[in-house]
Amino acid sequence: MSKRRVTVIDIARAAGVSKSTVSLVLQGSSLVNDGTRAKVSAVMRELGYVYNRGAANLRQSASKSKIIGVVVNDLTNGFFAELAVGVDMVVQSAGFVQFLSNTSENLDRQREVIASMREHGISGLIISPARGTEAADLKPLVGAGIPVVVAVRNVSGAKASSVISDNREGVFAGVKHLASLGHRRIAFVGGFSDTAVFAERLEGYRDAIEACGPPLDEELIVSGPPSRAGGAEAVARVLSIADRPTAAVCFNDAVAFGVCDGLRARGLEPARDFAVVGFDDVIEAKTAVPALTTISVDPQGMGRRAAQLLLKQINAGKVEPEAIVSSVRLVVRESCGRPIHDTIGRKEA
Amino acid sequence: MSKRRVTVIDIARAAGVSKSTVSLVLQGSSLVNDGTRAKVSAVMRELGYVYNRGAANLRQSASKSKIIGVVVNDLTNGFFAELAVGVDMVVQSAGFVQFLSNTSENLDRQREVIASMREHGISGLIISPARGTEAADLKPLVGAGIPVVVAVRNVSGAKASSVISDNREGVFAGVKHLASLGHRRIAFVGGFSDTAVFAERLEGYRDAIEACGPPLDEELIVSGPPSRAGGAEAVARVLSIADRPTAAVCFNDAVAFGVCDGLRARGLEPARDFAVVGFDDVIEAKTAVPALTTISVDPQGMGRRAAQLLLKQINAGKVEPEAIVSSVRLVVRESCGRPIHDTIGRKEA
DNA sequence: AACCATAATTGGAACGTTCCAATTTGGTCA
DNA sequence: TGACCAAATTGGAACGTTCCAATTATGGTT
Repeated sequence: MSKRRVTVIDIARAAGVSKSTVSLVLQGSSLVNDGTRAKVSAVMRELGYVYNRGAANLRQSASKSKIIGVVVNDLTNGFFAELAVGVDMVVQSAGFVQFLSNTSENLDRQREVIASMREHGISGLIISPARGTEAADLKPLVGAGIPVVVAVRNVSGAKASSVISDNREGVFAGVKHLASLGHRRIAFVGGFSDTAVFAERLEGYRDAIEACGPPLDEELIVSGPPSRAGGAEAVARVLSIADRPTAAVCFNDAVAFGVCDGLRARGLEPARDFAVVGFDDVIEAKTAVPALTTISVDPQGMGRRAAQLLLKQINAGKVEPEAIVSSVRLVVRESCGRPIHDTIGRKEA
Repeated sequence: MSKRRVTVIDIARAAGVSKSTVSLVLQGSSLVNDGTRAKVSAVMRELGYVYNRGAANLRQSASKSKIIGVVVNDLTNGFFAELAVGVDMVVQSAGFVQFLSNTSENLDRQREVIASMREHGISGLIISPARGTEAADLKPLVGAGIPVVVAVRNVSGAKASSVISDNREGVFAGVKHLASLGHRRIAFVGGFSDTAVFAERLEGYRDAIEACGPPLDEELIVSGPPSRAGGAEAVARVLSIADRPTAAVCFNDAVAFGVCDGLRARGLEPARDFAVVGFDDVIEAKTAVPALTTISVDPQGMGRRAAQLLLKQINAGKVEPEAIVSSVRLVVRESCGRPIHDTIGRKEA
């Protein structure tokens, strides 16, 4: 077991050069003669040399660690897994490696994870923050000049870049779609009203309702947990509203599925009796029955963009916060059924 | 921007002790006086000290890097995402941090990723190998005495530990369930026949068929891509078999969903006209229509077990390969319908 | 032959920590 | 008092790399 690590000095000795030359080869410097380079490379292969990044980081500026931290609030959720995959794609091909951790929406864990990553000398961080994350949580990083990109959920007041989807525009499009099918009483269902994402989506709802004519009725805004169970529970309240709505735009797909559950539990068939629009376009949206009309946000693309932005900042050496809003797209499937006819009656298309 | 890093020496100077003492505090040594410890800790907080693990690793044995490598063949797949989450849970609470990378079933990428992790000095590796991974791919790690745990898919010949699910037993239970519902012609559908997992599941099929009576008919084994599309395509072949089968055990849930698609495309209703059993129990299995009867394997639990095993080996300092087979459980839902009646006829339960 | 520019190589210090062996401190005992 | 002990502290070498300044080799000009 006396297997000592093979170091740059061993290589130097075996190749008959100095350690400095070996180091230059390692860095692909053009200063070294081609013949020398070849010999050194050969010796490295032969002795099974493995580069010690830790030692290198000690000497170089910390931003060259080639480690990107990625923290995600819920990896179990397909949406965030896709995000991580998108990040990994660009990070890997840039020769970086990804430190990924899951916080499960736990702020304490998130703090620990960030601290740990700092100790390991990450050159940048991409974070989809846990609920309740504050600017102070990111402060140590940005204070140390480490680039940070916040994804999906914004953290107000943070001096960091962000990549979020166009929440306002997405819900706007969903409402307009419902309106074009003839719906006049459209509810907005699910989501915690104290989050930034909720505020943005609600803004889209308000703007669209205003733009489409029907008067805005605050009663039609029914908040609740952004989960399947939350949706099922919320729809009960929706159906008890006087002048009952005929359609709903949901906070996300999970809520939308819950709404469908709740409708069926009350003898109503989604699509036929009540139109439903989701948000996110999770994988199940396509295969559910009825297939869900929803707003597609391409999480993998967001991950890629976030990573590109981060790498740009790392290479630039200076942090110039930038906010990217990722465009979204309405995907029409089956959950809104066919156009409805109002009392005036109109020709079918 | 002249923000020099705060080092252990700065702390020492400010606290009026030597750097050695500070180091001892850092390591929670009992050698240092409580008063001293308190003062040093206070100064560290005050100056905003952050530990430099890179420097520490340089000095200590490599196995103390507190980094665990995790490589996964497809993070997009909920199964593997759950696995990674399970690993992260135990790894995090042991004070380690997780290097996670996605290979997308690409062997070259897998090699790169493993090499990169080695350079970073991981103290252990958990890998769900890409298709076609050979023992040689893991050799450098195990050769260097770095503990490796192979998960989900086995790599034959590798001198590494493994955590795989009980594939044989799972399919065995699925077939027996179908037989108990009265099915006599049961197909085995999907999966590439050159993989170890396929071989194990097929063995369960063979054993169960034998144990249950009906003669084994090789024609009923229909292999193919382990995906939804593969399942849809395979079911066509299944339905064209003379003396048509009435049920199928599928290689995994994706194939099972594909089989359902294919059945419907031919005017057959899954559950009612043809019984389907999956394998994996992915999240959608519960909510699909019909809800899928399948073999549950608890990927998160596997991840946890894999991580525990790895940590044990890291702490032990010696690699004593160990093979864990994770037990599985048949989850009966709706996709097998009700018992069928053979020509003899029998009383309903 | 002396000089210079360029290309290639090199020794040594530095990075921030840990660990070993050595030293200091303060108390106890003969 | 001096010898001894345990507890607490310490200086310096070491880890494997990079970087700087310095050196040597190579060939071309005057």
